[in-house]
Amino acid sequence: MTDYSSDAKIFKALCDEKRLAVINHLKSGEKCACVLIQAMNIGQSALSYHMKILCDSGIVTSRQDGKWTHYSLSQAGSEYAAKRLIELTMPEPKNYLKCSE
Amino acid sequence: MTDYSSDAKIFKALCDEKRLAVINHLKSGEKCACVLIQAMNIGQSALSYHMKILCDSGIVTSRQDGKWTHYSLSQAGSEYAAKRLIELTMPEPKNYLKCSE
DNA sequence: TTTTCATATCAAAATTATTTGATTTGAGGA
DNA sequence: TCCTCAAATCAAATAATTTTGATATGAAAA
Repeated sequence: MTDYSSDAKIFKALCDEKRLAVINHLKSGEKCACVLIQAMNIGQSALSYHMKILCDSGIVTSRQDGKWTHYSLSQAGSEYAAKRLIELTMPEPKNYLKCSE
Repeated sequence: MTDYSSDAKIFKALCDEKRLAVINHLKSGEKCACVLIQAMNIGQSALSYHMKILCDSGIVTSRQDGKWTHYSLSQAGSEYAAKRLIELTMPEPKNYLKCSE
């Protein structure tokens, strides 16, 4: 029926502890991949893998600066994620035309 | 450092398309497991597995009625999920004591 | 242009999640 | 009590995700 793949992708970004730790690092501002690798004590390739998932979800954006990649939180992306979470879980209004009784 | 396991658990509930479809069914009100099995065209055991994940996240609650289990959306659970999403992704206020300049 | 460095990509291995079918549990009815 | 039924649990099979190490890409420096 309904296709939830793009919603699932958003929450997939948030369902992994390492990715939540990355997001936490980005709260204080843009960070280079090399900084995250050290701060998180993670392999270069593994970080790249997680950053791709975060970027694909829209919650994180990347900026290229020469050889460096800088990542930062996307305000718009997180707001959209929160909006979808609410929409997906909000109960439908019942009996909004309950006239009798 | 920080433990994100309980936050990850919340978003894990939302990162699977089948679980999002279950949530969508619950928007119109409480549903029995047997109804969900038919509506979703899923095995009994698989549904039980997904419902456990949804209940553990706090987004769904279950109510026992004789042999039947009824599931419904937890308003409090979804609100908590949305609150955590916002808290986790909200940038830290920068320079809140920027006196000079 | 050759070298160096940061990151992305790839393929294989390791880990984790999901499905499936069988069995168990526990509540109610006969 | 015995039987039936709904749902949970278990174990095995399958599928998806994540990690690891090697290699490729592409930008800047020498």
